Amino acid sequence: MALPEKAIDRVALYFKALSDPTRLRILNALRESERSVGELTDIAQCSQANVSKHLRVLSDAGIVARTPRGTTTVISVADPAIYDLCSLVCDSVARELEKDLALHQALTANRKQVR
Amino acid sequence: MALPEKAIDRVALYFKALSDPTRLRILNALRESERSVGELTDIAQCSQANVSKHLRVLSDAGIVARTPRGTTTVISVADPAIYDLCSLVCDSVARELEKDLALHQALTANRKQVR
DNA sequence: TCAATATATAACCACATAGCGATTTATTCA
DNA sequence: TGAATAAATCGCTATGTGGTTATATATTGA
Repeated sequence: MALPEKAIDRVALYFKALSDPTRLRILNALRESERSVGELTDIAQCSQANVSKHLRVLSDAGIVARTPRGTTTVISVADPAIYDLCSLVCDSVARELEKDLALHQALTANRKQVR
Repeated sequence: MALPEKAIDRVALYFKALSDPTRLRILNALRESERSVGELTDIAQCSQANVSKHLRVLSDAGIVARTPRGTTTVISVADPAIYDLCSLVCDSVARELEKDLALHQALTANRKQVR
């Protein structure tokens, strides 16, 4: 099936929302429970303005929901699929690192042999 | 478990590799079969130099493998997990679009009612 | 209503990256 | 060995994006 161009763009946008370490830290914190923007600002270790911008990216992608409650805004995960995604990627990255490690050990062993 | 910073960076890098429409087009083409850089250049509809750069991003992330064969280089998928990832994201995006559509219809219906 | 508080936005900077054409680097084959 | 071909890299530009501080916009509570 010829994926239409628009669909590909949407998928790219979704992945882009997940492609920043600060946003991943935010999502990792939300895994535990929903949190206010202020709490997330403490966790993300950057300015409140920056967190707000990241939250806009995540909510535009439909990954996160913003619920105003009084003077604060509660942020929650709107698309639980992200945790399946992250698990898959973690597995892939772990495999990758194992390969790197194996290669490194092979090279080290070889060096000793050559010496 | 407190995801270490380095792990988060690696995951972000992996998602970043998937966050570009041209790279997704390339991966979509590779779903069918492995292909040479030249074939991928035709499919991606951009310059050979650009495709080469995208392939570097994908192979650095461990998503794609490059196998020189004579004067050509054969590109193949090294991490099949990407197709699971893409399915999950496609589902999420589809749900998102359905919600938008529902909202649009609700608004239209409401307009008629109000009129 | 007004002060206080929490978010969001604006304006800006530094840097990353997708794109291009031109060039370099292999590799085959005559 | 050379010519031809395929892929990678270089140098460049335009745009996007993560970060900042300063400002604007609600919303509560006195």
